[in-house]
Amino acid sequence: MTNIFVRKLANLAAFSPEETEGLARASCDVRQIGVGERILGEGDMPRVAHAVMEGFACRFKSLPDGTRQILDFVLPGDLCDGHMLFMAAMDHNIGSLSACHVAYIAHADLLALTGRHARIARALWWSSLVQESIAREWLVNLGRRPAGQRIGHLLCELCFRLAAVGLVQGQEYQLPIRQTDIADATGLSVVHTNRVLQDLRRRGLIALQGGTLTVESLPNIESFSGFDSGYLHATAGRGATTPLG
Amino acid sequence: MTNIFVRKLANLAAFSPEETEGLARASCDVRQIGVGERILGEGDMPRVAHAVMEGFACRFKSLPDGTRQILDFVLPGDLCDGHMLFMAAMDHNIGSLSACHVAYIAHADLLALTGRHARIARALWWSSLVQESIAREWLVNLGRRPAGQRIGHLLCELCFRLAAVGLVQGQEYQLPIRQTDIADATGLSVVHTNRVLQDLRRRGLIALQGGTLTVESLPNIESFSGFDSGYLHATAGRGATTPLG
DNA sequence: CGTTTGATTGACACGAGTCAACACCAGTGG
DNA sequence: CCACTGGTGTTGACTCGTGTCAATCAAACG
Repeated sequence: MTNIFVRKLANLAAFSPEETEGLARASCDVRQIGVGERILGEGDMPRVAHAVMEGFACRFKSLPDGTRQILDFVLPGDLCDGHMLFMAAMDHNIGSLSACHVAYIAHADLLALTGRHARIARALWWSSLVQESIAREWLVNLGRRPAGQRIGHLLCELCFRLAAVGLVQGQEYQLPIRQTDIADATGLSVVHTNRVLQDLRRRGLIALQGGTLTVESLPNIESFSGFDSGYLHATAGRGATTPLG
Repeated sequence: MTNIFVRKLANLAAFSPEETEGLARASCDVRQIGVGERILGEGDMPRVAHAVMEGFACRFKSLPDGTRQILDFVLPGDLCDGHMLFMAAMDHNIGSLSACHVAYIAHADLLALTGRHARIARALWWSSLVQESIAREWLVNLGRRPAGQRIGHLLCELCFRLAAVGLVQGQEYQLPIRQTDIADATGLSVVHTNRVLQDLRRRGLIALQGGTLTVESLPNIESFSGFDSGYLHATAGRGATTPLG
């Protein structure tokens, strides 16, 4: 029984028992984080790597006028600072959107593992490629899709990413974030986000109540939103491409 | 006298003569590309690396409805596919916006250089970090800035990036792209882009004629656009932080 | 010269933002 | 046990930024 960080990486490479064991041992220092806390701030040069094990976090930048743009969601199993292994300062922030469990992984351990096990290095490499690919898809989302498709697309992405780590049960997943957060991720206002969500419900595409999001029909919301899961590069080898059913 | 690809990387690390020489030799196979041609397409697994030596190219994705979102400009000195050294397929396209000179660099040469010279590996690593940072800033741009600041911000970014490779003379630089391209990069319509550009001219922030962009006052347009060059990580060591004057 | 590509205008429609009020719920403390 | 609170979701009315459509203009070009 390994943790979710290991399970996520295991999607990207066929680890040996020793590799699995090494990753699990490196990520066993887990700490609790409250809602809305800062995990990493601009300018930080973290001395350990941070992996979210439970709850939702996000990358974000704040603007002088107080608005915030969320750049990516950091989901269970994701690293907050995969690239920071080598001397570099954060140019954005990481904050928790819900209560979180965060694993603190010593850089030395991670470097030792990547040095010794090419498969681990490759899995980390791959996951950073995926992260960049997600950023590019978000650019398309913000630049060229209207509000409804924008939010729909985001919800599809979360469905696939959460399914990859076993966090989708049947048709639903936990979405422990506020409408403000969806607004800040999609570049919309809260009010409009609220109306668009209602519209998506009225269309029978989703249900959203008490932090649980239900996907009524994945194909429907995918085609409505122009979502194509290819950019998530889920199959770094084998693996299913559809999260539901 | 080394080429612009080498000069750009030299901003990021203090190369020895041998390293400079190696990079220059690896990037000497330069080919001509016409306007609007595709350099790399989705799904490609390039067998060589591509560096733009002259002219403007861009990363982009096309949507089913025919619209296009530009994800990044590939300027002289930039690699099109820095990450593709290791087995991976392109998930977006690279196209030329103007006539270009593109260097074809054998993967083997580049790998040999990075293996032998840590400084080269670090410079390439750093430039890929910067590229990611640019993508994040673009997310802020598309998500949270109104049209005027959005375009202004883009023009500031181009000014700094071009200045870093010596392509800004005095107050001006060559901008060999169409308004359509600016529109596709900023998520606006061409018509509105045109009106916003006129507004920026009327405000005395820029002049734009015949492919030459003149920055009337860098501090003015920076503060107007909310631009802060920090995200470009220009100083991977030493180096000025302001491009003009 | 026609043709073409890109820049520019005007009129109009509509998506999305803003402001302000209200509803709902969980927690808290008197 | 109940008023009070703060956070979040929901509404309505109104404004405004941006998109769309269509026409015109200017420069480049064979």
